[in-house]
Amino acid sequence: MNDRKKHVIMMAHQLFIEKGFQATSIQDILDYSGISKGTFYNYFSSKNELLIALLKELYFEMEQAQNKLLVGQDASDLEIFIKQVEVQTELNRKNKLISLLEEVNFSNDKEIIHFIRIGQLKILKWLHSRFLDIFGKEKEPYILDCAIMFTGILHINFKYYSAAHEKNINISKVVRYSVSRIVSIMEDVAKSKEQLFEPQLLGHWLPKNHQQKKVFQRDIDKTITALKSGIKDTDLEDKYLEFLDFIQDELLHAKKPRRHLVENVFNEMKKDLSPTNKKEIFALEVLISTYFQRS
Amino acid sequence: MNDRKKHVIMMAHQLFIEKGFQATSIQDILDYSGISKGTFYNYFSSKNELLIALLKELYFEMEQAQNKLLVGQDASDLEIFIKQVEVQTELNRKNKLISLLEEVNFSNDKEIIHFIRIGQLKILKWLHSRFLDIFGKEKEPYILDCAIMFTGILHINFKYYSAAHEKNINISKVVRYSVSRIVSIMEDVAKSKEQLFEPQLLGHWLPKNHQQKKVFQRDIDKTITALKSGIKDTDLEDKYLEFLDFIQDELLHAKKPRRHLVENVFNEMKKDLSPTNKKEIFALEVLISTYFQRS
DNA sequence: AAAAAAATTATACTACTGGTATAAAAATCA
DNA sequence: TGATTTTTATACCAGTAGTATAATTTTTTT
Repeated sequence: MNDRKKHVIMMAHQLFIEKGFQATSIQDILDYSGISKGTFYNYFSSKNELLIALLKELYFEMEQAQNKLLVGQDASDLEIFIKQVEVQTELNRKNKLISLLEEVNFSNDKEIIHFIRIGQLKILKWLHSRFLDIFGKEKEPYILDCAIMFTGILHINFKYYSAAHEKNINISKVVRYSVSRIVSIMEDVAKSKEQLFEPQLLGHWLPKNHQQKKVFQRDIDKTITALKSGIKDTDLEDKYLEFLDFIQDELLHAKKPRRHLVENVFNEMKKDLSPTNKKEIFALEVLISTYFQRS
Repeated sequence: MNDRKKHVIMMAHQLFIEKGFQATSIQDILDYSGISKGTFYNYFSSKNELLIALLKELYFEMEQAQNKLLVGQDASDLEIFIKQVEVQTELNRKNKLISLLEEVNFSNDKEIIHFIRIGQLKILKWLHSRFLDIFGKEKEPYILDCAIMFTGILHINFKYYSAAHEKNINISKVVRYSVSRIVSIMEDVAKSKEQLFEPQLLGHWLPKNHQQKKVFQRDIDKTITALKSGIKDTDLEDKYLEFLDFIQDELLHAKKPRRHLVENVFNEMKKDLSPTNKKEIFALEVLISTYFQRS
């Protein structure tokens, strides 16, 4: 993305934090970021689209920071989860993301509302998978309930805690307290077997492509990484690394992946690697074919 | 209030429910309720003031319905509490009050924001007193925490439950589930002695006059009722009933209670009643004097 | 360095908003 | 009936989001 465009988004974000979204006029953004109206409408077709660009960046930043903490760690460790939530909460606070989302949810713009909805569901889905890590498969019927209630408890605690302590906010305290509560609630509902939401609701809410894309991304990543590390032949290493990178990039990042090119490259590679990495090659083949079948 | 004015508020409420507050222009309200702009601004100085008038009515309706359920009942009965919350939730749903409040909280209108804040704190205060009834004095250090979390849990459960079940919303199920959770949380925090909010925060948040007014209202009511029923002298009954009603009305409903008038009437009465209702007369005297000291 | 292309600016414009002002008409009251 | 209040219709103001366009500046290509 253009540097100037990014700068405009940053300046607008600053204004949204200070005055709120509604109260910030486009003229304010123009003055504050020193661009003309024409340029603004060259970058964004509306104030709402600027907002979406901002939200995408904030979400991305959040996911990044959050996932960084988990790599190579024990997923069932509650402390890791607490750290992740702390990071999330701190970023929310810094970016005033929650009040921005709440405000903007009433903008009557379908795209924005959908975007926020998907964002919240993704958080729910993340919590669901993390709770599954932490509490184990046997608690599954109650995990969606607890994920939902956790967002509510954390949100309300943070809201009133902020109101009570103005600037000296001990995020860790609020997060730990809220996590303690949900741990206890999980025990409680598992024992009394009370259930409010059917577990399959989450899958029903989240459009398939969102889920599928994520799963696909992880699968292709795993398979290609395995294949890369399996190449012993140093003579051909450069060639096949290039091939694998090409396939990965084409499938994950290209707007219209070139089917025949990908399949051709794959078949070239299959000839040589098939005997040594049978399992992974097969997995990759399945991934590629199902990918093109879908689209 | 004028019937026509009430009608305008109703029509506006209808529009707010359908389109939201921001999205409803004053012109919409004029067209929908069939009045002219001049009349509108004769009734309300702005759209925001119309909103405040609406919110006042809705809050009043809610308090009424809620308190009706408690009279003559056992305050520690959890079932009564559940009924009260159900009524509250049903009215919220019917009036779309929650989303209206959330939307309007970003209106940058100080008065509205303050009004909503006070409203929420009053709900919290109500929950606090009800939890005190139900869970007992010994749980007091944790009652504010639980009141806060209860609002969060109920809110989030209702939100996702509505999303999942569209129109077939079983309010009772959501309320009962949420109440079960808070009962368990209360046990949990009382046992682990974890506390997030200091109990005195609520008193600190709610401006004194709000609390004091309520307390004062109840005290004066109690004292005067006791005095009324204590009058045995049928000859003087009419006279003293008139006196007591006057004092009560003057202190509770007059904009500027006439101090000397009230004190004079009270002293007239004191002469005759002092021996028979010593205690109550004294209590009333204290109430009157502290009342005028304050203002 | 020159030419072409793209980005940016300033400005004027439309249609709408909330809110003000006012004179005429209608309803209410004494 | 006559006076007073309420209501209406209308024109008006300043501010909003967004469009259109011609002129200018910057970047890219040759």
